[in-house]
Amino acid sequence: MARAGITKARLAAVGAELADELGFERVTLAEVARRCGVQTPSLYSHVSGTAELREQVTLLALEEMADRAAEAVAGLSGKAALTGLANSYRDYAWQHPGRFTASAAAATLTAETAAGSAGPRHARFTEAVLRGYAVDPGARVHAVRMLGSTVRGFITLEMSGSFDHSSPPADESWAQIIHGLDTLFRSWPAAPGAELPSPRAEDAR
Amino acid sequence: MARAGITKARLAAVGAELADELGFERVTLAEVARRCGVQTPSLYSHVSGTAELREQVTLLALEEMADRAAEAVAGLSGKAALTGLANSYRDYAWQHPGRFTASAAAATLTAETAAGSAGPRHARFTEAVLRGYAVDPGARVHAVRMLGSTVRGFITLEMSGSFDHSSPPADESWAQIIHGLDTLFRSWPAAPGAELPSPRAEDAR
DNA sequence: GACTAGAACCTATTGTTATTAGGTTTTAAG
DNA sequence: CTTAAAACCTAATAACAATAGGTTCTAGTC
Repeated sequence: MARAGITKARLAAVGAELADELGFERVTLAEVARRCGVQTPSLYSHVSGTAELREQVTLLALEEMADRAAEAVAGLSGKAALTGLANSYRDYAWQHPGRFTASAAAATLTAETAAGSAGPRHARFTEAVLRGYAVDPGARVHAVRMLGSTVRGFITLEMSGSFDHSSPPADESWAQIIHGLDTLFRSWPAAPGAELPSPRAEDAR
Repeated sequence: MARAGITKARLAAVGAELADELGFERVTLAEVARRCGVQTPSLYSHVSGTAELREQVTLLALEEMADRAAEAVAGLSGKAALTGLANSYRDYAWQHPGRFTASAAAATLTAETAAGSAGPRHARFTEAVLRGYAVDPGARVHAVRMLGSTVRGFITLEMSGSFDHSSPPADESWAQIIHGLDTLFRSWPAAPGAELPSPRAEDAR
């Protein structure tokens, strides 16, 4: 019988499809093996277990998102770049919900793994967009973090259906929020700095 | 032998502890049963399965978070209220990471279940904070959504360690971001409306 | 104080996935 | 053609989820 031609990359691809179809949590060695026409234990020659399989899907998603982000901001600046970048993530999430979920699990990736290439790329694009605004370089990190937080937070909430039961469609809020970020970034930092953050409760890390 | 005195509420409590200790995904019927000194199948008298067990943990977390949010904004308005509300969520996440994760799964809850009480409560508090700003009532939803997105997004990224490998501590960004939101809400809506959202790619939902 | 209905809990069993161990076959290099 | 590594397999163990079908406790009733 001919070999299936399994590769770590191929497993990631199959896992990614699986994630979009059934949800990231159902990306399972058994199901991937089934789709590859191979027995489950055979996969252990290519990945160390379920954890690594999912990790590969996460990396795949991060790369794809970075590719799209790159296209989305190419040649643009200011609000156009901001909108392009944000939309590229949102579009990706709707087209590949499972992969988007996977990308959110980037958390658990070891520093080196994540730093492979996708991690830095995302950071670079976001920074590039912010560089278009006259944000003080020292304060840019904060703006970068806010952009990332808001975009990821919105998409997550939207996809989880949180906006489905209140009246104005999410699209409207999305436009307003991007406009809000644009406005904010035009005169960042809003707070010159001195002001201390309200510290978290004592027992927290 | 004395009965264990299992209750749906007790299962939720044990599940919540488990979530904080081992992570939400490890909230399992088997482990909960073990901690209650009971056989796994016995739990089926109280919950319909793993899904409902986790759902109960989610509801517990939502209620707890709403309680804290209520305390946090009591008697405050403007930036103080905004800060208090945002911090209450962040503090909770650090003190109960598993429950916070669970609360993010509120997505999958059916409308009625979620609407039980916690859902509307959160919405009310956020709206109350925004009411302190002179936001046009019609545009308030957008501000509410932005606040929710940014706060949840930031906390998620922070807890997943995304900010651990770039220089300024997350606390600083948190303060700046809250200040930014405060600034933004003072003159919301930034965009009077007409402007259309850049539509998502066609094949998306 | 025994009687009974229902709740609370149990054992047994099946199916699914993960993982390890230890072959066998294909492929490709020399 | 030989051979060594890679690719794949079968067998077996362990854990969790879930269903089926008891048994025992407990509360309310006569």
